[in-house]
Amino acid sequence: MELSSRKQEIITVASSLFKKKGYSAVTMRDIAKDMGIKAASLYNHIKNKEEILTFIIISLAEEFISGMQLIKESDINCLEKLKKIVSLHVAITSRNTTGMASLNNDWMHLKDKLDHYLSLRRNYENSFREIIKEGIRNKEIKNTNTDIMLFSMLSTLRSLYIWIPQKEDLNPDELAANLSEVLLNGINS
Amino acid sequence: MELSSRKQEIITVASSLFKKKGYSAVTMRDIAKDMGIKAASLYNHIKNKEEILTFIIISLAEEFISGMQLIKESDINCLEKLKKIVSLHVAITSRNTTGMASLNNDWMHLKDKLDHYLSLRRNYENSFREIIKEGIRNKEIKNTNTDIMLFSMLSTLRSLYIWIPQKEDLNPDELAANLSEVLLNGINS
DNA sequence: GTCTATAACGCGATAGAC
DNA sequence: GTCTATCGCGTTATAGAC
Repeated sequence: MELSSRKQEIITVASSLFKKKGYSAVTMRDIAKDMGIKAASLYNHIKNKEEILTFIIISLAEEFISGMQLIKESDINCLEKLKKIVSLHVAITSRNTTGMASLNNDWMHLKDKLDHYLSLRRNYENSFREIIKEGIRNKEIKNTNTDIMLFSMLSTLRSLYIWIPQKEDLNPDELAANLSEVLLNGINS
Repeated sequence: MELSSRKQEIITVASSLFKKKGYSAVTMRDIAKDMGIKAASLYNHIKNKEEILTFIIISLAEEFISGMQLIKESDINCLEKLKKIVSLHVAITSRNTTGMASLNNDWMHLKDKLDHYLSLRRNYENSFREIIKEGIRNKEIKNTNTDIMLFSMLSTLRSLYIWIPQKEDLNPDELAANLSEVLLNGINS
């Protein structure tokens, strides 16, 4: 999607504030102040506050969906697919930690696009689960509780936005590799 | 802390709404409506909205601190201590999934007690990290990245409030055992 | 302990000048 | 494209009747 630079700036500034205080606690005046303009001026670039949130969340959700599609189609075993999913989360989150905070915490404030978002999320989780199940059938993955494995991996990956900004010394590839090791093989020596 | 039953009801109703929409999006009228009274009547039982949030968060944070204290003092090896931490999270979260949502998502709206909360959280994370480090020294735990192990476990445990309500068939002990297995030993067969 | 009424303020959004 | 001014409404919280 094409965005005027001013609109992109609104998205960026708003994302940062949404991460700090949550969507509901951030006012149009807050966003404007951080941009050095008045709140009324924002409306020359966006329709309303909801549009900002919708853009942040839906564009990220679509990045995940298309990333997952490539992984599903790729000709590698299931453990490798799971590693690719880890890398996907690290890559997207590294590029946009603030947006990921809204994706995780503010999605319930979507209105028009709430159903669309929920459908994308369900789609993503189902693809993730199918990869784990296939790994179990192939004996690549332990035959224990699928949902707990999914939950554990997904929880960790969804929380990356909290941790990545604090560890800017670690490069994304190294982080993804270390994280895959812990998630797939555990910590027990 | 002693609570009148009416005050306890406010805490319970508010927790549930905070989980659904986040602290900032919930109004005193919302809380009152769910209790079948008017917003003004709430102020006979509580000082203000912030007091509700503070109570929810600080009492949970203190439960974690005292649970961790018992684990630190216990005479078991580090892997067993980590399993006890998993059980601690499952137990507290099972009893109060709604409060855990606020602990995770609404803490930044604390005012008077924000510093106290942050200090409790730092304290808890440091104890957790020390157990992992001791496990590494004892060769119970792989000598890889401590912070990633801590991050991975803590992210999963902090997300329990999202998953537990959906899986009411699973009993807490079974969930804790399965979760420990996945977190400590991974999913790789 | 709950109610009605209201104070005091902040919110999202719009109109219209420049 | 930004501004000032403002509308209409929702917010927390208080005062005082019952």
